[in-house]
Amino acid sequence: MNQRQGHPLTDRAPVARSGSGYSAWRLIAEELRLDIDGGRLHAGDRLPTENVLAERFGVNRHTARQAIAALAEEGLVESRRGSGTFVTGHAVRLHRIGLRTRMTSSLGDEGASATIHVLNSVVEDAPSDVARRLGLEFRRAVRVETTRSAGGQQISVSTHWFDLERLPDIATALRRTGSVTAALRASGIDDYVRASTVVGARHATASESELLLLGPGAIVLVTEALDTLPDGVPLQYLITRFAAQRVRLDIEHARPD
Amino acid sequence: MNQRQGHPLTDRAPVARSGSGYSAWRLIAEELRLDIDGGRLHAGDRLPTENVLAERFGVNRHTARQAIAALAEEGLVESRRGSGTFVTGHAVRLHRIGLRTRMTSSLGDEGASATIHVLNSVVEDAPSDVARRLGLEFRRAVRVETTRSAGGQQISVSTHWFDLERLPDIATALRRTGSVTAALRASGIDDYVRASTVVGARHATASESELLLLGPGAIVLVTEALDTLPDGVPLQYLITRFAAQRVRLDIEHARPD
DNA sequence: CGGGGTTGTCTAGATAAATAGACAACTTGA
DNA sequence: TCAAGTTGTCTATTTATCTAGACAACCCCG
Repeated sequence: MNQRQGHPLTDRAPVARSGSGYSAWRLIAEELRLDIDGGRLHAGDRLPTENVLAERFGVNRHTARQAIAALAEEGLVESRRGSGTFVTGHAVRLHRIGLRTRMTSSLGDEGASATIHVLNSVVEDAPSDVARRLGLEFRRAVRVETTRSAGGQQISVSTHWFDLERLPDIATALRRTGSVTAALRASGIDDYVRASTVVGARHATASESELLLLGPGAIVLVTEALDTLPDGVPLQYLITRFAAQRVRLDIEHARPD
Repeated sequence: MNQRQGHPLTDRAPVARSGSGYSAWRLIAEELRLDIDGGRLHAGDRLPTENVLAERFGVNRHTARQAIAALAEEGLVESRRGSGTFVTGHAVRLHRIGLRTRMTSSLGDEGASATIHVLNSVVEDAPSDVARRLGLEFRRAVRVETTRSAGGQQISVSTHWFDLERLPDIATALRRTGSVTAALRASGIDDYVRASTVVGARHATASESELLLLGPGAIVLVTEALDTLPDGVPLQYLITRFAAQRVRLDIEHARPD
């Protein structure tokens, strides 16, 4: 995801230290994760030895070990006594975002296995900004919380809002079908398009970390999106939090033809 | 950027603790930043008192104070003895990404003031993946590092690659014009389009934190993009790191007409 | 079959972060 | 003016993190 000047694994500046609010081993772990996610270290590659890492980052070997232990707990690397620490693999999924973004079919080759699970649904007065975007007259909306997993990994957590008058039974349809597209079709809507998407990033909250099986302080990619009918009538407002360490958003631009 | 169940500022779960690699005050600071960035706390609003925050997060008052001090150092809040701590303001910019993404004109209303500064430029053998995307035959490429600021704030850091044969003088043109669009026009290219954009997020490296004036451990939004001629011939490969706390990416979808 | 190099584990000590309590300085509203 | 409530500052103590060194267990190659 990033280039680095100079040789991939050398010339590393010592970690920022003391007073940052981040422990040394955490910062080292994140740096190593960069090398793995960024493709400078591939599955099967051996990491630098603990002594080399300790010297490079200017810390004790035990501190470097703790960084490796954190990555090992995530399943990103595997240590073998006597021989070294190796990258086990990294599954970064591409989530496609475009005019016809679909939750269950956008995860690349393995997309077929993506499934949606409904956590809960409530009828409520939508927050004012949501009501405005959905064009709600009386603010009554159905809010549904869902999670999505693929290939045994938690991918994202979403909050959906639908117009209660237009789609009173959307929650049960979502539960039954496990798909937004199918649930909308069951409500008589055969096609819809993505009107707008805004992307941000921040640290995960405690509950998001729990749902997505992330370590504390992990990063989430946050998208806020509006789906509409082809004629522009708002259907669904949607906030999705993706586990940034597992997902990249692949933005589809219309072709110039 | 996120909704929270229940009342905006109550029902907060205690911070994840001890062993996470994140100090308590850092996690609290990030939670408070969420309330500000997310619009639950507006400029001029008073934060809960230090005692309330300490109790809510299950920490000592001194720890809560340290979180506030971190936000104050960023200029996000301001403490006044005897009266409280107040939100000074938060400027989140929208960076538009679409078919005709332009670096100097995409920052919303205030976009006109965005300026690009060239840090350095070198001629090098492009990394293999970059060479492949640019369709380089002999891998020789011009790499340019730039920063972009707007309204007195650092917005992003970018790494550009151009085909050396096609655009030998792009670096000097960039320096002179301060704009990719203008530099390309000076090279006889009047129009270009965005072919692909991939978005991720991760912690900032030490050098990125320095260039973007971020605290250690801040988050960057990372986009990898390819610009081409309207007929699809690759022009520029581009990796941009945005300060996530100041920028949201606004994705433009083609209209269904 | 060595022997150098690697990870795993233990002990001990030094440094940093968080807790605990107290009180001063200041603001606000009754 | 006064009292309650707020932030600022200080000291002391406890807890967590990092450092330091040593050695065992194990792998791999010559």
